[in-house]
This record gives sequence, C-alpha cells and structure tokens, in this order.
Amino acid sequence: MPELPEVETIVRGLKSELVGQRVREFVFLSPHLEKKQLPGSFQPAAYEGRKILDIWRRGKMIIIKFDGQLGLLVHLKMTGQLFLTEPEQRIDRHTHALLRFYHLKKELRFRDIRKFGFLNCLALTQIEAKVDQNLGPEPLEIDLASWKWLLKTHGQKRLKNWLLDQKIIAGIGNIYSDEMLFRARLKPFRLAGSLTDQEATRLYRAMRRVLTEAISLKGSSISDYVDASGEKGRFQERHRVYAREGQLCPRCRQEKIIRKKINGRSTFFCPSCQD
DNA sequence: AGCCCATCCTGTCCGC
DNA sequence: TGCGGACAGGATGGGC
Repeated sequence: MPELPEVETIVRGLKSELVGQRVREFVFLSPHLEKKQLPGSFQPAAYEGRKILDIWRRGKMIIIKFDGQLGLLVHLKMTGQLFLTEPEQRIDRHTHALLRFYHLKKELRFRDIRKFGFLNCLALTQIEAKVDQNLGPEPLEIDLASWKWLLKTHGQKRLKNWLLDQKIIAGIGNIYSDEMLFRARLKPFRLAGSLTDQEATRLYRAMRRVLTEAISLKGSSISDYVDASGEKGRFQERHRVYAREGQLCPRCRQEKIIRKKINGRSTFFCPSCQD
C-alpha cells in the first residue's frame, strides 16, 4: 500500500498524538506476528509502562522509540495499516497487534490483510543497524551530485528498477516511480547510466516535485488507504499515468498510456513523450 | 550485475 | 451466481 508519502503522512499523524504517551497494554492478536519476530526480540509485555519518546520514518519503514532503548520497527508492505482508533471500534481478523495507553482515549492498531508486513520488537540499536544495512539514502535529503553518482554506479539497471531498489534510494514504490518518470519524460526501460547530465537533473527534480507534492496532499488513496487518523490522501487526483492504461496521455494527447510488466511490476508510461 | 519469476497472503474484479 | 485467473501500493531469493 504505502510508499514514502503515505508512510510520512502516517508517521506525522502518529507522532503528534503518541509522543509522551505511556504504554498500558501491548498485545499480539495473531500467531503469525510472533513467528516473524527476529532473534533477540522482546516480548510485547516488555513495553508496558514505557513511554514513547519519538516516531520517525526511514524509507518505507516506521520506527517507534520507547524509553529503555526499546523500539518497534514496522513495515506495512502492501496492505499494512497503523492507525489510532476508538477502543469501541470492532477488531476484525486482520488486526494483528494492539497498543493501549494510560492517558489516551484512542488505541494504536496494526492491521494487515495480506500479512506481508511486519512489526518487530527490537532494541533501538538493532533497528538502526537493520535500517542502515537495508536502505540507501533518503530521496528528499540526497543532493544532486550524489544522485548522479548513484545513477552511474548502478548504470546497468533500468530506471524503473533503479528507482524501486531500496538499497539505492529508500522509499520510492511502484506508483511514484512511474509518476516521476513521466514527469521527467524518461522511459522506464532506459539504463540508469545512459542518462545525459540534463536528463539526470530532470529526474532528480521530478523526484523531488512528485514526493513533496504527494506529501503535501497526504499521499495517494487508492482502494482503502487512510492515514493514522482515518483521513484519505488526495494525490491520486494528480496521477498522470499510474493505472491509466488506455487513456490519452495528458501531456501530448497523441498516444494512449500503455502498461508493461517490468520485474513483475505493472509499469505505466506514454510511448510517445517519454524518451 | 541485473533480469525474470515464484513466493509470502487475502481480497476483488472481470470474463465466461 | 459460480468459478478460475489475473492482479494489487513490497521485498527476497533462486536460477540464468
């Protein structure tokens, strides 16, 4: 479900309500969550009585910091949700974990229909090590020179795969990669190393524009994505190519948007105005 | 090194 | 209506 803008939106919502809250109760509701815990994990009960000190995002991962050097590392993958809700709200079979607090009416729930996501109970040091070894730089923090260098050092990859590779750049997923390539007027099949200096700059600017605009509109709500407080995003209204197969290209109005699989992912682009 | 594909799951939608 | 297949915002690992 969520890519960087959606995760950023969720994190901002959670942070504003949860920092300073002390945990009253933390329970796993599904056995599969326990199976996904890594060696060295803590039991949920170890978090009870602890206070949330900070919440932040790294790529598509969410990190919650508690006192006592404890942390939670959450990845929502395709269908995961992390949201605050009234305790009266029904708990369905897709809700896998639950946190209750002493001085907050709402509770935090982790829900995930397809069960691809994870919620790991780890020491902060372990979380930081894991995040650092799996993720490249933040796309909104990298400078243009480093961006160009990364294009050259992974020059044999197609742009689509280059953008999706979390070890190269962290946080971009299937929707935003297509939207960036469209705005930069570059074909997803182009090799990263083949870009001219000007094209590399164009992609960098498109990347920044798409991500910042999507964050300001609170992400893209397709199917049932909502943020931490249940609000929908609005960036889906600005999608130019994603899921628009067969529709006239909004830029050249000559060709129809086509869909091709790249590395098993549907990729949408205009065959005429992306080079 | 990077590709393609299957895999982990559940739900929805589309054609017959 | 029912049934089978394709597909879905992600990431990994094996084979080539």
